Amino acid sequence: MRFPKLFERLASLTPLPPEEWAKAEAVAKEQSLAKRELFMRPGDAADRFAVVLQGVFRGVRMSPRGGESIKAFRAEGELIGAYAEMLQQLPSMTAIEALEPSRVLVFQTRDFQALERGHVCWERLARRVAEQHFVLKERREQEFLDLSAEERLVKFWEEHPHLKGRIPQRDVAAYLGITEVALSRIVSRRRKRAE
Amino acid sequence: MRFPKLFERLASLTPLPPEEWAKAEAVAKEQSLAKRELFMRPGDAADRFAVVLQGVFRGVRMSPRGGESIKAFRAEGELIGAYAEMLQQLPSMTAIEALEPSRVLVFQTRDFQALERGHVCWERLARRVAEQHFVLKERREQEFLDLSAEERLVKFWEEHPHLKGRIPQRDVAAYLGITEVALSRIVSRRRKRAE
DNA sequence: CCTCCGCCTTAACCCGGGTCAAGCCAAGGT
DNA sequence: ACCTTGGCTTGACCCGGGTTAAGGCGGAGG
Repeated sequence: MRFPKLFERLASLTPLPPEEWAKAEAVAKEQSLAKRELFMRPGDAADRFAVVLQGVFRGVRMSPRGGESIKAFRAEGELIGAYAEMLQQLPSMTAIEALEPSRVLVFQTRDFQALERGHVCWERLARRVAEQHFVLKERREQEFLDLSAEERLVKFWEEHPHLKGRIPQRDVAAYLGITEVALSRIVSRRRKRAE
Repeated sequence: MRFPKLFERLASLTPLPPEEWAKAEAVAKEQSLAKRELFMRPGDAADRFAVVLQGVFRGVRMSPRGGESIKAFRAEGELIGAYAEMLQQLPSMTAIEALEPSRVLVFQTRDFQALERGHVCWERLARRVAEQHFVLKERREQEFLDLSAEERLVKFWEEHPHLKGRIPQRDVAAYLGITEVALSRIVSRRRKRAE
């Protein structure tokens, strides 16, 4: 078993026989990415995904109007991939970029589907993953609906302390749905208020 | 088979043996709700969900600060329930209210889990449902990130033409994340611009 | 018929965030 | 040591949406 920690993590979501995990490891490939290198770019087929072994990524949605907004940051142990596009069988509209030198474990969707046919545990795992993603998105939706930008900022750092110092401020702004200028003002406002 | 249309709809997501569907119908109960009646209220256990047979519902999240925001509208053929809370085994933080006299088909989560143990098709169906919900939430997230309130309004009516005339304007506003005053202004602005 | 109520609109005022532009600072490259 | 470069800050100005408050209007009930 090459990735025991990852196995632990997944097995905590749903029972996962070690021999099934061995099959998964057999089809997965490690990939290293330099800082700023893209794991996926807009227009790519959404036919693979990966687990972050080391590093941090940002998922950037390119809007038709040229605006960039950040869908999520992903660090060690988390999944990267154009999940929504994969489910809809659309080409990726998302760029996934390494913010640090990173290593990931890549799976082809096709290979994963083969695993699913072999054992129900993969079906269950996929379900858990979908459910978790849903819960996260719903939480974020709610934050947009009833929190101010400043409150969203506070919550962001409460929920992602491990990202401190690893992501540029402008990306935090794009994640919160404001500009870096506005974020800078909020931060200085808070500095002042705290004397 | 009491609900052939519903069966069709679900079977289009994943193969669903009619005999399994029969078991589901056996545990489901019909319920009628008057206008303004609540299918679920905040604090209730999130241990049941339903399919709308007739009518429209709104899912309202009560924020601690007394604000109400609308998570979704649900009409015929769609699911209602505190899905996120169910997944997290939390009590509902959502009120689900009938906006018209309505009929729904209610399932106890417990009963559905029993079905899952009996046949994998339910596991698959649950996965598809989770995935669909995820895709919808992600779409909405993206709208908050790079659309103005006016653009969100236009998109809302494009995507929900069947709700025209069935939901009060103030609820549309709460769904878009603005006040009814702001919505009224946007509408009149658009009226003027169109001469 | 009139009144009340629910729902929507309009107006005045304020404030947060967008936009544009200038400037600061630290890290790297030459 | 110098000049880029990237990332952050600050200021001035504008605009959209929040807030509050005052009507308008149509439907239900007395």
